[in-house]
Amino acid sequence: MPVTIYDVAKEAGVGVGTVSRVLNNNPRVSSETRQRVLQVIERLNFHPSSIAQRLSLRKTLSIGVLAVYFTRPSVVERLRGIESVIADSEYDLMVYNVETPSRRDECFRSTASSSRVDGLIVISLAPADEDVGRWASAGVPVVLVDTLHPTLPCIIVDDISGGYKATEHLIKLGHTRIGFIGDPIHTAFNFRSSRDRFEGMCRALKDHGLAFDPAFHQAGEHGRESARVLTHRLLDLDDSPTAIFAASDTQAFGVLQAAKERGIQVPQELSVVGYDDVEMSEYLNLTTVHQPLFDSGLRSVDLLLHSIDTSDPAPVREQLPVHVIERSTTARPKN
Amino acid sequence: MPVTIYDVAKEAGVGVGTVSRVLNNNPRVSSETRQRVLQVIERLNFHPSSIAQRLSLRKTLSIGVLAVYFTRPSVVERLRGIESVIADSEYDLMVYNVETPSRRDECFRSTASSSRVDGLIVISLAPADEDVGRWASAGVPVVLVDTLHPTLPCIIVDDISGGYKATEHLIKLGHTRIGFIGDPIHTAFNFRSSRDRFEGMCRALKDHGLAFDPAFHQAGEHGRESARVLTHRLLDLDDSPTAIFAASDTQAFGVLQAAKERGIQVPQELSVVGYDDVEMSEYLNLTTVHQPLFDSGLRSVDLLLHSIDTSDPAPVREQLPVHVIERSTTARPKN
DNA sequence: CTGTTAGCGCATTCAT
DNA sequence: ATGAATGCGCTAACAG
Repeated sequence: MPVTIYDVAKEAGVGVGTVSRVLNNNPRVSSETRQRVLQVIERLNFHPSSIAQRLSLRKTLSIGVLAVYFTRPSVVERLRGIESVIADSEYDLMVYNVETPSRRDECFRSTASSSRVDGLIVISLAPADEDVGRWASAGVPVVLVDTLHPTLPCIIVDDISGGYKATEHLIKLGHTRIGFIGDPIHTAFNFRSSRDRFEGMCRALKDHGLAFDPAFHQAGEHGRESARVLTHRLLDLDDSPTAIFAASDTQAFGVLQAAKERGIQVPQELSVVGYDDVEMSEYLNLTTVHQPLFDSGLRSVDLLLHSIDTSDPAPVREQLPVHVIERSTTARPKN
Repeated sequence: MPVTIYDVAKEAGVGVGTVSRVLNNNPRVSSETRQRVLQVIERLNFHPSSIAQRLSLRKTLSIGVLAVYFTRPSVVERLRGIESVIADSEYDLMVYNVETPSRRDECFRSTASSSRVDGLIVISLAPADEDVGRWASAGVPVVLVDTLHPTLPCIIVDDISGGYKATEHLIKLGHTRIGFIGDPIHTAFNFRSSRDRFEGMCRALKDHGLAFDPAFHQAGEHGRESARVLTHRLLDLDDSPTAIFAASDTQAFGVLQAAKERGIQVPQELSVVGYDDVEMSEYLNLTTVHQPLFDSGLRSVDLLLHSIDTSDPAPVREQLPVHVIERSTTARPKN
């Protein structure tokens, strides 16, 4: 049986209240008895029960993170940002990975049952009003990352702007036939980033008086392999694009792969730009749109902690900047 | 204020014991009252306090994972294996990322204070006897992944064998001058995998009557960039190696980069083999040593759960298989 | 300054 | 089958 605060109290000849006070650095203890209690604690190798503290404090002292596909490089980087600030706090980090809609719903629900987490960060998952209502009535502060809700604090990047910038980069190089490779319009999790990036692309095209050939829009399951296949489809077209904008770096890698398979030189014969600027992109010299992944995690915790401490809803909408990083996969089109 | 079991009891006109019983599917409740209680629970939108349950049960219902550099692709893959089985259990997953020795020690200690986790998985970190003793006296089951301790259950791969196989693959292709790029001999966390892989390499060399030129051993901070620099050093040698074995895929990528910078053809002029078989390796056609990362996480939880349920130490040492995957970065040397 | 006591919300005897 | 009482280990309010 673990040693409790009572054991310490008895051994030190004081009341449990006093022991609790020294535990919590309450100044209302004479330094004399404090020393004595501390000694006993040391000698008995006492550690307060975290669970008991939580029950008494009515706090779980842990914050949850709900992520989709937490092995995706971009998500990992966000997690790292989150972990880095939680590590310095009094909170524990509970991670929930979701890869199916049912698992998502289960997580949404379980985190709303009170006493599971003091706060929640949701990455890339769009909660329904119903979910938001549950969290609200359970009094669980939530901050969203890479997704939006009218009543919740959100950390986002302007994907439309990102898509716009990527496309504009291509246009300024002289490209007019630009293909797009992204996620399906309707995904199980209703991701909107790919759609928004495409939207940004369309706007850029329009602003520069360029038409968009619907055949240049290829969407399929997120992933390198799928992107590779889609790229071939694009390249099979009669008047195939001279540049391709991929909705993510991972997909851009698939584009690169397809080009290589066909012996198409990048960037001489085909320009490619990705999105995310994951670590591998630097290695592969991929021109891409950088978004502050790590910082997004960082900021989300800041907001959450603030929200927990002040119980202030703070329906902030923080938009982080994006910019294209020009590397070696984009160039002027031939001719 | 959250609704408690008392509220439900009063509302349903029963005792709290009965409510608790229906909550836990205890059969000793008439289906009649069970229905009534269930209705009230529904109506009041009652959710039992997880914290209170834990205190009463004397279980934290959460298991902790301690990982070094949890953003490294190999670690992420292990985490995914771990998460996949925990998600189906009653436990929550608490993640602790360590990037400094002091943080490691802090985590080792805090997880040993009872009532933080019901069990712990430690990845790639070698605990000292002192740490192990702390966990033992706190009654916290621990299983190690990718690291060893005499008294703890461990999931490992035979890195020596992996290094041996990688080298043998090269030797059989006809290489005799084989370079090695790995981590420093002494790292902050005393990693041994790189050392063991090198050890395996040496044995293979020896078994095949090949001598090893000490200048062919280059070690430096783990990472692509460092590996790139070290490779140049190797290639600057008078009688430079015709093949390089890197202690990890990440480092192998650095090797590839250096070769490219020098205009050296891989595999025609230089063969390269990595270790881990992370996702990117397939993309880059890297010949490498595959180790079951995901499974290692899976198995560790199995062992831990077993250990928790039976309080059986089970000092198992499970060794997972490795094998080289031959892709396109290795070939016969050109004379 | 310090001891005592009453919760925190649930599980679990022990009677009935 | 079910209600009442007790304990889990700690914090905080209240006396003194």
